Amino acid sequence: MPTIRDVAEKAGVGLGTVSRVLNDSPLVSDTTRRRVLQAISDLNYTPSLTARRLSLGKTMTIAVIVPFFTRPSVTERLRGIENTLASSDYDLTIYNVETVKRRDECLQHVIRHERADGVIIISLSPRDEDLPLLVNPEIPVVLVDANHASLAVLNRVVVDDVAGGRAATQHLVELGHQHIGYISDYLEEPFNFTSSRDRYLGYRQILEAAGLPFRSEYHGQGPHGRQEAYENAVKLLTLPDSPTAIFAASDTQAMGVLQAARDLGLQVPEDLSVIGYDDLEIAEYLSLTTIRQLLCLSGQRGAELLIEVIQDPPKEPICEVLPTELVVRGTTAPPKPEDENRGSAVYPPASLDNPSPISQSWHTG
Amino acid sequence: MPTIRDVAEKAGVGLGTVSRVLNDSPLVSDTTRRRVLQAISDLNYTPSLTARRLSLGKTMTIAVIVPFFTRPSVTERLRGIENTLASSDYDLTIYNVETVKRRDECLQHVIRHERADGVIIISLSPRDEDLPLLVNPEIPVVLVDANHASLAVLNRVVVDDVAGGRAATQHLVELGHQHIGYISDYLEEPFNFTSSRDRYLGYRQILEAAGLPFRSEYHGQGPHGRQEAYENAVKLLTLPDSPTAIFAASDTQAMGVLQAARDLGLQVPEDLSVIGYDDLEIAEYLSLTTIRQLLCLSGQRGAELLIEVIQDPPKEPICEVLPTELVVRGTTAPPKPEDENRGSAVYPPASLDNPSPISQSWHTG
DNA sequence: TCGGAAAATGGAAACGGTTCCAACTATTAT
DNA sequence: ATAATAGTTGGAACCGTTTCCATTTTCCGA
Repeated sequence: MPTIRDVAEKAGVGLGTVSRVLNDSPLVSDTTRRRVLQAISDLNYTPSLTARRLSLGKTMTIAVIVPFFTRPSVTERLRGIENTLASSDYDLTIYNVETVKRRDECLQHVIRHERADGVIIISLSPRDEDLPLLVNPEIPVVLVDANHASLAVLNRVVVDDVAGGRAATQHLVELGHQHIGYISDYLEEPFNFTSSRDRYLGYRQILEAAGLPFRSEYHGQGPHGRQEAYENAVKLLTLPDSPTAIFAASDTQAMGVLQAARDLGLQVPEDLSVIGYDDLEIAEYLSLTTIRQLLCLSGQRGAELLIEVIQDPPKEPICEVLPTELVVRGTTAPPKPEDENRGSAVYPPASLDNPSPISQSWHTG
Repeated sequence: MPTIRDVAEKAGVGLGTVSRVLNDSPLVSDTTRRRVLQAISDLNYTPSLTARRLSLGKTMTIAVIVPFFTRPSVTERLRGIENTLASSDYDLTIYNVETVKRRDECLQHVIRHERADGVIIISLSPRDEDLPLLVNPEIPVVLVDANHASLAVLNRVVVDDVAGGRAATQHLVELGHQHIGYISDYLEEPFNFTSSRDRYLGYRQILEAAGLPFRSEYHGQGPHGRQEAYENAVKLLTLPDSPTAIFAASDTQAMGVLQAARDLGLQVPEDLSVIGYDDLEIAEYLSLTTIRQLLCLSGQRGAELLIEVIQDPPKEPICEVLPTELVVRGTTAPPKPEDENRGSAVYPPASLDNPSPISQSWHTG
């Protein structure tokens, strides 16, 4: 591999001159510049990024620490980040986190070992013991989708999930539902995800405001996932006094709820209203009513914010709040009149052992 | 930031000794090692990755060039790669490609500018003009999911999509379908994706073998995506002599087909059989019959292969072929009886004298 | 006690850029 | 003609490691 020295020699100029040509410095005469460019092309020379990094003291890299990066909501955020970085000079390196151990390793390694000029952390809300690493970090940090009271000290892009939870529940209440279930991740889990918790708060607030009792058996928690949500939905829907509407903390979980309704022979939205959260691409396909959050934009803004922070660190931490929006589609409707004095209703003997194949049980027109 | 020199001074030893301690060299006495470790911890020293990279001449980074990395099939492959690299010392940097221009930029930049110790290229089959970059690359390259005759010279992990296309079509033929549509990406598009093309070949081979005519109006091509597949499916299904079964080149496209069937009032699988490709997580939810390919494993094997190739370059390029598997679920069934004599035998028997070029190379068994 | 092998150690050189300062060359004003 | 100035240029020093070689220390057996 030719080095800058070879180029200098071949062009008959000094090291500094070649460097200046490489960096588009105006302090080179045209004739010299041409000679150098000719030598570069003759030697098929490309500068060493690593040497450049050492000399400049910058890595020209942004690191992203992200849990479960195959989840559609997460890839959307990543896409926003990638798009932004692609038009900058930064490379993007990704640390996928699927265990607590790896989360801790990544925080330590990435933030400390000058692997990047900045870090974006997605959805992993720091615990108190993580704060020392993050408050005066060796490199700038931006959190995306991490919400926590003590985080006022950190740069971040967040969504008001409490408001989103309110909007979802409010929509169901306005349709006339009085028995509203909530299906979510475990509210307490080791990754300290806040979305299920915050949406739960919104849910509780609206129940309270509407004078509806909170019933703990209407709250199904479990690991994130369609299948787990399916199982929780079956539990809720086979209660003697089952909900007429279910708010799922994500579209993925809403799919599990829809599947449960299907297998139990319930028509959506006639027998059961379902609302999700995220507005994934699939939501439109399913005609799922949902709360839209601007996933891609959250990544984009996070990356833009990080680049700003790298260029000149703000005195005060910056917090940007993105809006949510209710998207009404075909899976929510007023409850059936007869459902209002339920308690005696007997469910049709739908067999769970023998689930129907795909049936288009909810039509959207 | 303290450097190795500060540590050496503080510990009262030489530079080399500190370096040896850092690299677990056995050539350090226990007492010295303890002194050095103490100094390291006193100074809160962490070695500079960048300097290490320059000195070693390695970047400890693997680059992945990948088109449309939010597509579920792609994220699964990425997950396989990430998992493998996480347990190695390599960092993972990602270059997402959504335009032809960016594809070309990435190939040039990443392969030439010593940004990584190795590159994995997903699904982007090189064109002839790309070959010079790839055949004796400056850094090792592994292709994943890139198929092309002239690629015998490159390391790669592939799926036999022609066989997958055959398996899908064969399944429909065995169920008794005689009117089988195919919905795919454009067979010719600028990214040079081969999957739709190869599956198409398999489709044609089985039609030929079964003595069924190929009807170009049964082939719907368009940009990748559910919506586009929906529109193509509507076209096929509103033909006067519409197919009784549709093979979609991906599960995403199969979803568009299912949606079209729903909107047209067709029951699946009674009125229309649908088979997809990939076996995404969503396929199970939809009870979609499909061809499973080992997406995550393809990434994993790609990464493992790349690491091997970096460690000692093979004399001959290595090609690993992953299997596909038919997964029968609820969207395929025999055609309705009355469908069997539609069009009242207007088709001429397949001409054996005039076989299509496609069939020549294929033999069962 | 001593010689020699083995173990431990120090530090110069190298990795390949950037930057800064000194020096050199035109150009212009007096 | 000369001094001042602006425009170019060369290259030493530096970024923070690793590696290798020369040197010193330790250990062992004779």
